[in-house]
Amino acid sequence: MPKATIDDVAKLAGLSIKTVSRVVNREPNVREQTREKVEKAIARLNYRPNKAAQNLASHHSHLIVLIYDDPSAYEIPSAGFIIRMQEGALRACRMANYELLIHPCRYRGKNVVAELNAMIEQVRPDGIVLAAPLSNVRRVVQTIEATGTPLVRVSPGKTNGNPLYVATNDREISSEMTRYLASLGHRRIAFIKGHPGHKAVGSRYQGYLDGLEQSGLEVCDELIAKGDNSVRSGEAAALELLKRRDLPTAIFAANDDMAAGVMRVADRLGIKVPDQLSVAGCDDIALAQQIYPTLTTINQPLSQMAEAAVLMLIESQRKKKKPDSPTVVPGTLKVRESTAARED
Amino acid sequence: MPKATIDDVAKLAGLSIKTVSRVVNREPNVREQTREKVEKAIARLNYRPNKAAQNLASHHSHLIVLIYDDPSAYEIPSAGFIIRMQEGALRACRMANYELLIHPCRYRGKNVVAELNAMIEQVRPDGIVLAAPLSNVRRVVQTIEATGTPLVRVSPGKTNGNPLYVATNDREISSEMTRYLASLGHRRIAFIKGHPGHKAVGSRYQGYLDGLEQSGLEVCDELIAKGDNSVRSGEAAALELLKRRDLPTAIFAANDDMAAGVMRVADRLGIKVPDQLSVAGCDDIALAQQIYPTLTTINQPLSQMAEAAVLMLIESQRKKKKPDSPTVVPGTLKVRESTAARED
DNA sequence: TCGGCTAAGGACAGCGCTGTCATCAAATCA
DNA sequence: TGATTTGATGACAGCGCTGTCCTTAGCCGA
Repeated sequence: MPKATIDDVAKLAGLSIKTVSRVVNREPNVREQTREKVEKAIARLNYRPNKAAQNLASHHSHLIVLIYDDPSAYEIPSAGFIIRMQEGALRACRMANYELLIHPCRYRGKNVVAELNAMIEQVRPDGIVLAAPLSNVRRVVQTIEATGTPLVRVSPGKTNGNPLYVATNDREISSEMTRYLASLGHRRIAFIKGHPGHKAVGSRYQGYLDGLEQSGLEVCDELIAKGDNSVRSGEAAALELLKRRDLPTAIFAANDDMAAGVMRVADRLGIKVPDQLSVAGCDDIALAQQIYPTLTTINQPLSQMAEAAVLMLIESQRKKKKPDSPTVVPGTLKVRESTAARED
Repeated sequence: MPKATIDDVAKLAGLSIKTVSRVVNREPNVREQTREKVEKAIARLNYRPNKAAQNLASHHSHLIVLIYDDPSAYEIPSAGFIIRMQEGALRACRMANYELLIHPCRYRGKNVVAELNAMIEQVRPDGIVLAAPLSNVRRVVQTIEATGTPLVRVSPGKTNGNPLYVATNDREISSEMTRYLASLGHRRIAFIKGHPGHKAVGSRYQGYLDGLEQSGLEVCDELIAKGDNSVRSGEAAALELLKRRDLPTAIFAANDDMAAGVMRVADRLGIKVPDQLSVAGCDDIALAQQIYPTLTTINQPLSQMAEAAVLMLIESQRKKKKPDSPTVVPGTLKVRESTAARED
């Protein structure tokens, strides 16, 4: 069964190949009756347009590339992160009949630029989604921009200007979490800051400050500890916070790993969570639902962000213009077992 | 800067486009001197072949599709599994200058067949890697085979005949684990069986039996418990095993999740791991290194299996024949903290 | 009545490569 | 020596579509 081509369809329908092409591509100026004739022929021959030919003639690929930091370079803690991004991107691609190509890359390597250039010029994708932390690497962003391929960055730190990005409301939602803790009666709410290099976790600290203010609480330096996003650093920070004379009744960590560290230390010190100490994190990694007690946290809408990014790319291509306005996908509070009203 | 085409290169090198094509595709019968001329021209123009044109003219796509069961349909426990497969597949693709397309799909849906057909006929990939459990779904396998696309199944249950597959040595390595436990002095080694539907975990049970025999130990029915691969079922099985009059001194679970369940129960019952009880799992999921004590387990070479699968596809295409011989990638013992010599 | 307009459809070039076959010089053979 | 093979290269068709431009018929208003 040799594959049917557009010529076969045209012959069977008694029309020109161009008209078949019009129907296939949903172009205007085809009579309903004609369209039906073509569709019947397509169905009878089980015709599928050849993508390579479409690509060559139309100068686009119906391919979106998702570029992200190669997790195999590290100890795969980011697996969940990537899978969720892929999910969202795939959802959008499927709807628009695009396919998704994945391209992990290590940005520390000297030849990222060459590698990305080669990939882009060979694949000629219709759009690129660049995930954090790569979305903050100027060298990478510039390389991609230079190829002229439409680009959307997901969750970059500096969200100013071009190229376009999709972000989440880290600061606002963190303030909401802080207010939520305050609403449970907590007055001494501690915060563990994340890695200073990470922009997102910086916004979370801002949100914490906002939340305190909005709740009428004062910022207290001795309730603010430093971490570097690792479980270890969460443990260290917790030890420090929990030996204060005046103990905090709630600890809000800038990410879930550090929050997990806090829970571990609390367990070791015999401090009951959430009875004696409420703990909240941020990111909603898989672990948040696996540890005991399950962790109250902020859900990062990774999947929706990636979906939005792909949609922006596809939409802008339809309209033949660059994507123009950034998108903010809000995160949501996930209240679980690790937080409770203050006991007195 | 309009992209350079093969014609530009040919003109600059003073040769025909066909010769340029030969150099680009590493075809034989080109003089060293000629090759250099072409390469110089390519470099000067920064020429990259247009994939769409190559695909159209050569009837292949330089694209491999990795099809797997959609994790977003469940609660993402399989994220690590998928990322590892992707890693391996990407490694092989990169080496051969192929790109990887990912295509999760839910095999329960009525329209899998239509969906896969559409994808395959549009993308026309040069090969497909089908991951478990989809690799066991006859309907899916047959659909793909009917398109004539080269197919390699990864880790299917029934490894008989066509289409080709890549598997691991579940049975042998499980017997090795059992012998390892015996070599630590354990005489009462319990086993927790996995979900009866899963073929792989069935082989592990066989391996356990082999291992006992090879170590000169007798199979004891009351040391064999049933599970269904979940943490919960591991807990249940552990409770059952640990209330026997004559306690086992080691428990080997058919997967890591169940082993984690065992550790949890042991902790609750005040049984020290590994001092009083050795625990071993299988799969080497991320959790295995995260829990305390870290879990002795069997590393599933997922990444290497996927890599092997892609290599088989690419290799067979080079030779213009179907891939022919199945591959077995051996798993390896990961001895960590949860196992120790028997105390008396 | 006629020129001009629009909607529907067709003719055809060409996207940028690869496959096939032809060509031709040099090497090899009888 | 001429015949034959071999290696290196080129000419050219054509992969299966889409973009551009052209044709035609029907319709409008003046």
